[in-house]
Amino acid sequence: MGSVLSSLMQIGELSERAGVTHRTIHYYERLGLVRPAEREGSGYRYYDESALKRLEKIAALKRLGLSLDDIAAVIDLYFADATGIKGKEKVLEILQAQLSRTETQLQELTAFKHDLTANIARMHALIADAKRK
Amino acid sequence: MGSVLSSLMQIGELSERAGVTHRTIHYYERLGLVRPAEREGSGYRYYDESALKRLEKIAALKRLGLSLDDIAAVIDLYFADATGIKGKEKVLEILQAQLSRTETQLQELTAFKHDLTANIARMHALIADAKRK
DNA sequence: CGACAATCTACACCCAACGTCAGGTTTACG
DNA sequence: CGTAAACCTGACGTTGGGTGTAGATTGTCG
Repeated sequence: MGSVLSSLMQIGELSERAGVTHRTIHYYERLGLVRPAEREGSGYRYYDESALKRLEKIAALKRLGLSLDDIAAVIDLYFADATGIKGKEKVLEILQAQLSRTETQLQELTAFKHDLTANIARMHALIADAKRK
Repeated sequence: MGSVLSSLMQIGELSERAGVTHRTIHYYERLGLVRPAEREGSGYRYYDESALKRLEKIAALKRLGLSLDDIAAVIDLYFADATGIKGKEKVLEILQAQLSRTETQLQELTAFKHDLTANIARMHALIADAKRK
């Protein structure tokens, strides 16, 4: 319609490109994680490219084990002008807590990777052994 | 009572030492993640030290983002005689799939850590700036 | 032996993160 | 202008990972 909307996409396209369902997007909107760039009159949601970026970032943070609530607390750091963020000390606290969790997780994950490779080698040996009997 | 049980602990002690509730232990037992060393007559569960080790391992694997089902599939690698594990190919598949997920996760986690440190630095600068106004 | 703590089973309930379904509106197309 | 596709909201269902509670049983201690 209007030229403003011409560069925007509807929820169907967004959900497909982001690899989530439209219900998930609705759900994220209720949690304050994403919102449409435009939404007048009809009620249809129209999104710009930044919404896609947000959804991708959310997926990445989820893979790291953050809850949606945790994500809500930090996502604006990636997309808003940080100079305008209120409660900077609070945000700083959250970030630092997250950093220390992340470092622990990195160590555990590295150790786990070693375990896995060792176990894989062991399994290979056992299988070869069993077949050679 | 019997000398066999003298070195064992009940669910209360186990749960306290493992930092989980007895309800969680019951739940894990239903999923096949832990089981008591002894359980005759009375119905009381008696555990040895290896049960504690298992619970700690479970917690560690959970922190890495494995589901309880995933954990059930691999935990015996840590505590059972691997030569006796049936379906070795299947276990191998699980391990390799997990390894590739783990490697991805390691990369994402490293990137996330960089993001966090960058954002922390930015927050520090902004706060200092705001206070110096 | 009585009292009280620890444990048992079974069922119900909780939260997060969605998915499903139903009924109603809006938009695009021939 | 009719119809189909896309969208809307609201209510309810589901899965994973547990927690709460009741009522009964077992163990311990003076």
